[in-house]
Amino acid sequence: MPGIREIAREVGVSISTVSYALNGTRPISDDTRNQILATVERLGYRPDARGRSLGAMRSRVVGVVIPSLTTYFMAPLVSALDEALFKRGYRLLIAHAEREREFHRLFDKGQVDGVIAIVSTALGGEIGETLVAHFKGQPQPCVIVNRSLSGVACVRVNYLAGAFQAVSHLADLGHKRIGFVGQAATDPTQVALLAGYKSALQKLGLHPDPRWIAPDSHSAFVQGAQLPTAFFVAGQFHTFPFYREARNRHMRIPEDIAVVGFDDDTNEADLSPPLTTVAQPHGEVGEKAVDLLIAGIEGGQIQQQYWVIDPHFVLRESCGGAQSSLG
Amino acid sequence: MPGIREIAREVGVSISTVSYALNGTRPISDDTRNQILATVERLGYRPDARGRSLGAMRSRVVGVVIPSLTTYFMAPLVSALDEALFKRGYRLLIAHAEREREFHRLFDKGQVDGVIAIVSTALGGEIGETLVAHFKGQPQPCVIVNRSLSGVACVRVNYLAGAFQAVSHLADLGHKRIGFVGQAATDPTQVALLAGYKSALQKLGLHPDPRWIAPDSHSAFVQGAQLPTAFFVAGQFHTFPFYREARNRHMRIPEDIAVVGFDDDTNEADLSPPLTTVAQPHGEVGEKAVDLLIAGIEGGQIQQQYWVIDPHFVLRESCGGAQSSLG
DNA sequence: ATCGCTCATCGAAACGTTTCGACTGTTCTC
DNA sequence: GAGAACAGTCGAAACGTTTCGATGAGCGAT
Repeated sequence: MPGIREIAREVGVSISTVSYALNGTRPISDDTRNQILATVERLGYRPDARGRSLGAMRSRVVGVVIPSLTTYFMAPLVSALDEALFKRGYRLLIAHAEREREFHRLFDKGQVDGVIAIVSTALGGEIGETLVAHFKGQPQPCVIVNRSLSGVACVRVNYLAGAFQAVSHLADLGHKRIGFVGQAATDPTQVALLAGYKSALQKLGLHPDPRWIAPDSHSAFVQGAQLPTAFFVAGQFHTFPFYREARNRHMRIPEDIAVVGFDDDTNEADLSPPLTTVAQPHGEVGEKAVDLLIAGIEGGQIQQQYWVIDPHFVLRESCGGAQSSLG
Repeated sequence: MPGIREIAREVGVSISTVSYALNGTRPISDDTRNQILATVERLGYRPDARGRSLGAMRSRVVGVVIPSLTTYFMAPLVSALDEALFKRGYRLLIAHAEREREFHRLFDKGQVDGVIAIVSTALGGEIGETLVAHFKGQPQPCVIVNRSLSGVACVRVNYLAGAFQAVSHLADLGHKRIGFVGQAATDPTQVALLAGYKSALQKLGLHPDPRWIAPDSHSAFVQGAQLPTAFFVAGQFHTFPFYREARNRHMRIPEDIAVVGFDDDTNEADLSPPLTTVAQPHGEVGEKAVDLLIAGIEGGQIQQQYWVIDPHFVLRESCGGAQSSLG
């Protein structure tokens, strides 16, 4: 395994020149650079991560704390973070938030340059508090996703605005009876979505019948009230069952009933008809979190900002109105 | 942030003594060690991962390649690996197998001491081949889980034996008509389970009616044949629907129909009655994979072993017979 | 010709640890 | 009581990079 020394010797320059050429840290003549690059290629040199970390006093690794690997929206969000980090030359290290010792490991000096913590709604409050305590005591920059904590930079999704937009869209299409499907009792995200739903209806002067708010697709249709003509299906796993339920009851989408979904992580575009939906802005969240963190890492300043990202409203065919106005 | 030098100066010993005391690498007098430990505690010293990696020429980090974060059995398996690695003083770094560049990053010199790749049945063959190519060309020890590849150490689960045991258990209880529920068409795991099912029936001299083999719970009950009296529900997400389907048809478990499930990752013990099941041996797989890998790392030898772990047969109440023989 | 400037490069000192070889005493063995 | 074995410690040299300050060459302006 060749080191930077072998490259330098082979080309006939000093090791610092090789380092500068490889990192672009100082100007190097085209000729020398090309020779170095060619030799690197020829000998298959790869810089050693250990030496590099120690020399530069940074590892270019960012730790991402997630509550568990299977929480439903982790995969796309972590991928977005990964993408954003990669673009900036950083690697990503995942740690479970489940066990406290993972924190300590992650925060071990020199292990990572910074930490992004994704707080899922599945997390209990105490873990949140543990997080805060750890975050505040550590020297590394930290960014927290999906939960606001005083003193820590934070990025979260404006679920309320997403629900508001969904309901407003349905109202714009002329719907007066708009239902909500989602488990608002347990899940903070659903709580926010329900708040947005209510707030939109209130602003529109529509008084919602409480029976229009259903915890699942089945009870959405058997509620003992006049059925809504449109639904905001906020539960992220409820759109497929909702379609099935509607089909079983011979109600056509969008002719008989309009639907806006939520999340868009679970192949909702493949539904028939394709689902108009409030999509998670994973890309923006990832970009913003990484921006904040890297500003903290490279600027040395732990910033204390608070960003709220609006979801995307993705217009497809499950509400009908848009198509007729387009076609 | 104090370094090892500060500790040494404070206690009045050399830095090598501090290092030996902290790592137990050489004998140190109790008195000196206690003083060092106390000072470490008092100053809040934490060894720097960068310096440590470079000094020892190993990072004590093991890379784990997984196909995606959401594949259903990744979480418990990765946790098992994490547990096994932690017991041996290693950290765990997760990399998506989705993008090729993740491999390169993971294999960058000095990044990790070794790699464990979990090949899910969800992975296509070509990624498997990419894996092989990468694994063989790299200096780090590698272990692959759930797929056999020549030239690479491998640990996998004996699904066939698990299905065999499940079916044999049902036959032991007197069942002659035993059905299979699972999507054997697409998933290699299901293929192995179906093979075990067939092999067990053959050995028992029971000729299975092809209509007893159903892709889902619904069709298991509407097959135009004499219904089985027992089912091996091999699809890991099919046990809950199967219970519901049975309830809808007023068939009692285990009185009218005996059930053995598969996987045990999805709260199957909470079913009523609790499900007798063929459980994934995540703990053993993790331990064995880590054993092999660390032997490779610390012995310097890349071994080429092949281990097959039998699943656990967990006897609960969904087959009835066991209880009566026990009680 | 000399001064100051920039560009390209070099040598050496970090960075924080581990670890090797050597050096003390002390204790055991015959 | 001489020699060997051993526990406990030290000093210094790694490990592979980055980066700082210095150096020298080329060059236009004076």
